[in-house]
Amino acid sequence: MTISGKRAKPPRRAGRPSGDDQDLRRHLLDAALGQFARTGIAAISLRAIATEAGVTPAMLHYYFGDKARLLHAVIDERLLPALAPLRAQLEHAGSDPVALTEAFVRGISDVVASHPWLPPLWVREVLCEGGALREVLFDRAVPGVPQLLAQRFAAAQANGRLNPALDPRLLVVSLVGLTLFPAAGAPIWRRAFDAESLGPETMLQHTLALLGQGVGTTKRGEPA
Amino acid sequence: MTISGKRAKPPRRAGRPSGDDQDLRRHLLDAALGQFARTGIAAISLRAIATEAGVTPAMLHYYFGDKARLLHAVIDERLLPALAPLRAQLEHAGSDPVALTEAFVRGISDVVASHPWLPPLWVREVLCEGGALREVLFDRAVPGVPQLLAQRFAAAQANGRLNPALDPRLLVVSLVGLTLFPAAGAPIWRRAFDAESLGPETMLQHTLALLGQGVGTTKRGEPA
DNA sequence: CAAATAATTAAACGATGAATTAATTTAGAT
DNA sequence: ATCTAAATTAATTCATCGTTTAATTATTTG
Repeated sequence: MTISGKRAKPPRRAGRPSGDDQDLRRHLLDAALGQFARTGIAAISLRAIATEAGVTPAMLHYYFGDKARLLHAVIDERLLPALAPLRAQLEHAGSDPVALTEAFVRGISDVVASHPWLPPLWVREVLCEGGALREVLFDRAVPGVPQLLAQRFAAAQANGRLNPALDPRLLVVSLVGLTLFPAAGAPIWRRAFDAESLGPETMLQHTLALLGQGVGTTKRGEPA
Repeated sequence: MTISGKRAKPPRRAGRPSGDDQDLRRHLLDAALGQFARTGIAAISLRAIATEAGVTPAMLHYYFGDKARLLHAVIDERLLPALAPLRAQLEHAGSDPVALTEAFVRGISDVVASHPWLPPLWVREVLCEGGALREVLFDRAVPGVPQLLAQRFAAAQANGRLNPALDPRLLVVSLVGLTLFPAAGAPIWRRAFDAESLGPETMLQHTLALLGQGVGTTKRGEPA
């Protein structure tokens, strides 16, 4: 009598729900974004996204059509809006290299703080070969930004305001490696070092100190 | 008459081959390693590995059993041997922080130069959530190494030989972000900066310069 | 209050993947 | 030469995935 009973309290029957939310589409977008970041765009199944959102896979088809268009919606309505402020902030930052690096570090820190899904998504879908967002990132999210930064660093180097032993282009790479990468790896090194307490402020201070003076004690020409 | 013909020159018929190589197992391991690094352990199909190696998927079953044991063989016979030298080198490096960071940077550079598959594999299978090699790396490949480095940095800091504004644990993270990460991202920034010419030597010099003095021009207490 | 429409589930289809089995061909031993 | 064991392919099985369709229920509208 588990199936025949009509009023056996089924978990959910078919049919239009009673006066529900209009923001289910947003809920689906969030579920998809979370799973894309945690499991990977290609690896995650529409079934899993639907299950996390508490609906059937057919709902994703109803709202978005297919997986490619679901991804497109996530890009347009979640990824690009999240990165737009960073881009604007970097574009009108000063030309002094120290101020510029600081603006970058703080900008990444801010974006990551308000969008925790960004670092893992960036690692899997931009850094990894064959990721689904590499072109999107450089063509639509932050087009020209790496080149802009490298040019400013090169100009500062020509003016004698940047460590002459650095490569202006590689400095952009180093900045990403000191900000986005530690954010993405946080679960790993938090566990490895038993360091749940290491918060964003400590990270910020550490990164700025490393960029500012390097590893050693400041004793070049220092008196005592 | 395409199927009935017995001597129709099929691309490859069944049966034991004529006096072939004994190192086919090694060839399969290499094919699997390459595909694991390029496409991902979970994402790559045994069909694709077999096709790249020029055999049928059943050969992988014959030599390794299943996908899990194929991965195990790749770990034991490729990954662990590749990382063993780095581990040894770091364990008996000096305690001076500058020398230690330099040993780390050069060690990673060496390993990456001789094993180009390592950076992408590390990103996808260690850095990414749910990667298949995270436990393996920290439990078997380099157990205790991050903690060892952090302790040495902390000791050096207590002795006044390390920039006091740094966090010894985060410095380990920063080192990885300045070495393995740029290596993994090389295809990206090579294209972004049109910089095919940027070789390992330039990267090494840049990284050591950044770690040694930071971004700014060295003008603390500098006379002229 | 009835008809149309919107939202949702259930079920099914075709494709693909991992794993296994059976058949086939050759190499080496006797 | 013959027999046995090794190496290899072809074919099969079961699970899962993306997608689509049909059925079902609620809401809106005339």
